[in-house]
Amino acid sequence: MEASSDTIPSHTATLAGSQPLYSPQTSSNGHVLLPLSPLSFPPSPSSLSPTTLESTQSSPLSNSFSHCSDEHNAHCHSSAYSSDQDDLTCLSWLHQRGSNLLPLQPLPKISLLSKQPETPRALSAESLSPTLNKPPYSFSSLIFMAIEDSPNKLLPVKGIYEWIVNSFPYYGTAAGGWRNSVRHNLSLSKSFRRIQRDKSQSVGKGSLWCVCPEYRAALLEVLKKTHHYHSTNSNLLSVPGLLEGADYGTSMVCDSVDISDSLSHSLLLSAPSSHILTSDNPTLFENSSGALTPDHEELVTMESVEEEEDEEEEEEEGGGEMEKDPLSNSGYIELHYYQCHQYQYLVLPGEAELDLESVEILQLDAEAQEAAGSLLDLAGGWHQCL
DNA sequence: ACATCGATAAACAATG
DNA sequence: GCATTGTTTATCGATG
Repeated sequence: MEASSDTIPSHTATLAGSQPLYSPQTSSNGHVLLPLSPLSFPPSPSSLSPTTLESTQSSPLSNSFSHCSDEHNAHCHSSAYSSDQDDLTCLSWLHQRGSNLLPLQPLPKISLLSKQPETPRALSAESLSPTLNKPPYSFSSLIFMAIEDSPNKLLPVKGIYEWIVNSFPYYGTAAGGWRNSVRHNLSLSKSFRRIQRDKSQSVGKGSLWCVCPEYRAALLEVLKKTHHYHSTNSNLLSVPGLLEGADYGTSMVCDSVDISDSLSHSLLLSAPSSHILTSDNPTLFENSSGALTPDHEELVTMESVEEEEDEEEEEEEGGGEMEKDPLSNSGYIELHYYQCHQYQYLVLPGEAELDLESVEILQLDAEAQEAAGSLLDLAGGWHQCL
């Protein structure tokens, strides 16, 4: 089905920001590149509304670097920064989580979808969200999220407290013992490092804390598992067949979701932390025919992506320990997201034919995914939308 | 039964 | 002196 020139709903245009809503482009190998709305970097609670989303720009690390003086501090910071810029294993899905980080534990922040009360999914999430339940996350995960959600990837203890309280109202009313637990965790866990503040500039007491790069992947994995576990156990997502969807690596599967008449396939939804672009291959697009920027939307070849995938396949074959993708050659459509600058792109297979409605749904659901931080939520939304 | 992990409490020192 | 921060030890329950 061809993309029509239908009028674009205003709310969708708002979500898409200044980026053209629908400007699918085809890469040299036939992949469809679908620009999504700009992501907010650095993330902050104030950047969660659609209006501020447009004006939010990526900013270079500024003053925080001046706070660290020793060698490993610099390593900590640079790693965090670079990975955030080009690493889809970053927690960008947390940054715009809005009130739907977890169906069990809403956040008081405004989500993109919460602006659209007509969205069934948003209503479902709201109605199923007790406010003061204890979050299922361990203190390590909470600290990790707090630090990752900070603009410069480092926070003082007080900042961690505040993030937790702001994000999880439970802790606003809970007894103070949890603060002790946070400090205990910071001290005990190897995942976090204490950084001396620059005494000449520091305001406030204590040190700053950052995530050790070498433990970041593990923390992220734990976080995903926790998130996934509780997402799949929520009523919201109890779509028949959905919970049986395989979850391998960073991808999740929902079955039997048609996105257009010409696409009767099921969908394989690839997480934002897709294997296409990871911290291991940050130079992915540097090898392409040109840098992809939101301004001129120049296309990049996807050869490097294929090479990467080929390498992975070889690794899997060679290693023999990695699980083979059970859905390869199964007719599933794999959707990859990648991020360039402040934009997130959705890469569709070249054979994917989308009508405008499907594109809108994809864009909205990608936004929802970012806002909700849940791929299964996205899948459930598709079920409801179609 | 055992080890591990996470949560919690408490004591204590260092710091602003 | 006080509150906050950081470290350490101990205990308990859940889990594999």
